[in-house]
Amino acid sequence: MNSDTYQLDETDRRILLALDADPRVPIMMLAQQLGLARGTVQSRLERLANSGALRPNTARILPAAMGRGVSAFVSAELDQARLNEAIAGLRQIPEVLECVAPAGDTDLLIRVAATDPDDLYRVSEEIRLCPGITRTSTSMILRDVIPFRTTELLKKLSGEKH
Amino acid sequence: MNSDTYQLDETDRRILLALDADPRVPIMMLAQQLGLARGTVQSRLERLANSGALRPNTARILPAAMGRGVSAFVSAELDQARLNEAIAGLRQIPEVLECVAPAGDTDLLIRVAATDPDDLYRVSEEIRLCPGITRTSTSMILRDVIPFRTTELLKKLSGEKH
DNA sequence: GGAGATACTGGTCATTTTGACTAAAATCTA
DNA sequence: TAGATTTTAGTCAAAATGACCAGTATCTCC
Repeated sequence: MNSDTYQLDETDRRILLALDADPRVPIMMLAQQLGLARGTVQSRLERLANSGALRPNTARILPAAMGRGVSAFVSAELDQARLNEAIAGLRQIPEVLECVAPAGDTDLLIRVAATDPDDLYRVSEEIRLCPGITRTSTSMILRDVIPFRTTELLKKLSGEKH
Repeated sequence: MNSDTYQLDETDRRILLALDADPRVPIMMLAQQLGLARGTVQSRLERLANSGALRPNTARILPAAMGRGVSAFVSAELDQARLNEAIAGLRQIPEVLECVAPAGDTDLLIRVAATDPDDLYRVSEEIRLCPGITRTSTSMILRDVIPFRTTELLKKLSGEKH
């Protein structure tokens, strides 16, 4: 784990949780709602923004809202010596939303979004053509059962000893 | 695809992209930066917030910032008749960040976060114990190669015919 | 146990932003 | 082309912002 990652503390978490309910509350409201001084919340927010603990804002956009209602996982095997080339290639494909390296026989697991199955085919072809990628296997996502969230985890942390 | 999803238009996308560079710009700055009237940006933002096109704010938090530096995919097979029970169970596990139903032999693919490998084991046990889940297989994520993003897709759309 | 660093409070200030409204112009669409 | 929807550009009073400050509380490490 990246232990140099900024660790949220209880106050950060409370702010974030409150912000979730209403992302545009003025800092003053937020402060009195949380029982903190305005300056505190203000500096916390500033710190949070620079902490690297948050993804960019656009990561909140649901692909479906961009007409990309079809998503899939593409697992790729690759010539390990060319890993960096492959990553660089993937990075340039806009439809590649995310990519992780799991333990096991799949070298890379790639999350993609497409307009329709045809488009999905095109995208997976594009992935297959990335340098170093030897084979891929695509598995369409039929249903988004639990959309990405951290709320529950955040709440759990707030319940623990601080 | 959920075709009742609100579809972002070019203006929405430009706003979102600009907001990415600086999430707290005042609306006025944003407006003049984009060459739009303030009222336009204001109403767009309001609409966006209610459109359901965005995940909650807390979805931006990186698990590592919550001390959950270890993530994994857990694939689960289940008694299909008890799908809803299983989902309800999963929903209650804070460490379950996301869950999708892919085509193929895996019934559910679950994204989890944990503090360390031991904790990961505990979480996967908890998943295994969900009603309806018959077997699971956990694969740890070794590296976050491309963290979730939509920026590139957003930019691509803006380059197309509007 | 204490010194120093760091964070929080509660206060002020001038400047900007906000939200809520207009009416008119521009754009879209059936 | 007529009607509906958006956008513009403007006003207003009320409120929020960012930048201060000194005093206090809390942490941390020797």
